Amino acid sequence: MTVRVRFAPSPTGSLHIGSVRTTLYNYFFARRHGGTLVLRIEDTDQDRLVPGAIDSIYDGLHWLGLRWDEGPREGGPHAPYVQSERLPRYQQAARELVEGGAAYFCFCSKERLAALRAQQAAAKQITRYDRHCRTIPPAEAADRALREPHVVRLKVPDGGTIGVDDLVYGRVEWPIETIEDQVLLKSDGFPTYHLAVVVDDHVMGITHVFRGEDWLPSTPKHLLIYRAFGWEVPPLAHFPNVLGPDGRKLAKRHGATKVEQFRTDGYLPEAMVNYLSLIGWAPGTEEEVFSAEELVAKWRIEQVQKAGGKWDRDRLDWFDGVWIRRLSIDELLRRLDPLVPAEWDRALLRRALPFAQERAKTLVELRDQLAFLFGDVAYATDLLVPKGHDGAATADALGRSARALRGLARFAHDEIEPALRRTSDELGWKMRDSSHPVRVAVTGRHAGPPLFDALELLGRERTLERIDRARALLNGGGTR
RNA sequence: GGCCCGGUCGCCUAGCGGUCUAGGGCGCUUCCCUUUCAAGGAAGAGGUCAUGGGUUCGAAUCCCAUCCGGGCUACCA
Repeated sequence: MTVRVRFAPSPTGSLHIGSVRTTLYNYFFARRHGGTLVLRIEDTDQDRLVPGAIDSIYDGLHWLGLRWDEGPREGGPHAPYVQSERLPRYQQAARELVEGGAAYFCFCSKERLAALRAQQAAAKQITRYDRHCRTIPPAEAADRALREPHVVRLKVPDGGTIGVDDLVYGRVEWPIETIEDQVLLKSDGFPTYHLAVVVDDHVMGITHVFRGEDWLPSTPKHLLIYRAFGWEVPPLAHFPNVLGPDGRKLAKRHGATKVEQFRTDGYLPEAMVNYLSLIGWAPGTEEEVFSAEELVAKWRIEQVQKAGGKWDRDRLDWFDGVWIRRLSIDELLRRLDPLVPAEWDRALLRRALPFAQERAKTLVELRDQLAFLFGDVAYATDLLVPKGHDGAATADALGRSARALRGLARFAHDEIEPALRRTSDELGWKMRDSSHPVRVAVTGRHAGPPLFDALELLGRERTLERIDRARALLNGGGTR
């Protein structure tokens, strides 16, 4: 049997980190088994639609390097892949269930339902539908359904238990009495999630249903629906949630949770894929830096964790640094390009890149470290003064450095270094102290790329200008 | 409230009855390297494996209970 798996986001906002992790696992599984990957858009809740969400899903997934075989824009043998365009199928399915006696029309108003719930809650009872409409004779119900607003509910059997052998969680069972007569078709003619997934997974020939842990509690509803149709239940697996620092499901209030955000923050898709894969899965060996290709080869569902995993930004940062260092300079330049102002000279940027590559955790950091080459720098005057020295001495040191630099035959690393070392000796300062003010004057920061290379890249003229300006600052703002 | 799931260093995790005086990575500390910061190298702190009972010659690993945390409980997904 050929593997067919799907990922099924709802277009209710831009792509969330948690659904990316689930998507990744589906992707690894499909690729490893030479199977087919389906993208299905689950937009059965018309109230929660967010315009542009499908674009965002496509952008995010493409950016991460994921490819799939069937979907809304790719087409495929089971098109359409957007649930709102498949309404007749769900309606037909619901009708079959009603005709077969496995489901029934319900005419209860939302008000009655709300009142019922309130009453049950007040009496500390389980809040669930009281099956009020279940006793309406089918012929009468069918007749009323022609002109009254209604939903279709599943006839849930009375006793016993129902269970699955989840590929991650193992055997899980539920008492059937805890499950209410689930709404399958809403009064607006749209299916609920429960009906739509079951119908689509079956009709689209999905062989393995992999989804987030949140769905585990609704699984018995789905099992009952499969049973009502007389369909076989595919193997199911639920993946543990990605958690925020407080242990609750990762959400907006925890900070950035959208892939899009990480893209603009300068993270590499390689790092996102690598890091995300490791929340809830571990290879059992001690390596942990993996490309998507390696993950396809290594990922095993048996190794998926049951416990939720916390999102750890520091760890992501570390992975991002690792991946930044792995890129060639040309590739790095290519990745950086969209984050860098058009005016920045790409040739100079390329020359500078090797000096920043080892020092950045994100592309944005990389860009910021090199910004001094492309525009003016700003810093607090105090920053110029090294520990243990004062402003006047610093101004003097800067002056001597400038003089040494001015006299160089060639303004290049191999000449700059000895010149500045000589100045340092002359001053009787430690090299770290004498180079500090030059570094700040030129780059605006106390930390960054190696100084001699930084100066060479900036060029003599601008270097001297900036040193002069720093001296002026130290001497009280005037220019001497 | 009900149903379900989970619980190994701050975080991600290895571990599947003896090889565990519990291993690795992130983060943290210290040192080396060094023009800064990183990167790299070395060392270190940090876990009574939630707790309490069993089972067993032997338990992080099996069973039970408790506690704590989470998810779900909609004509949301």
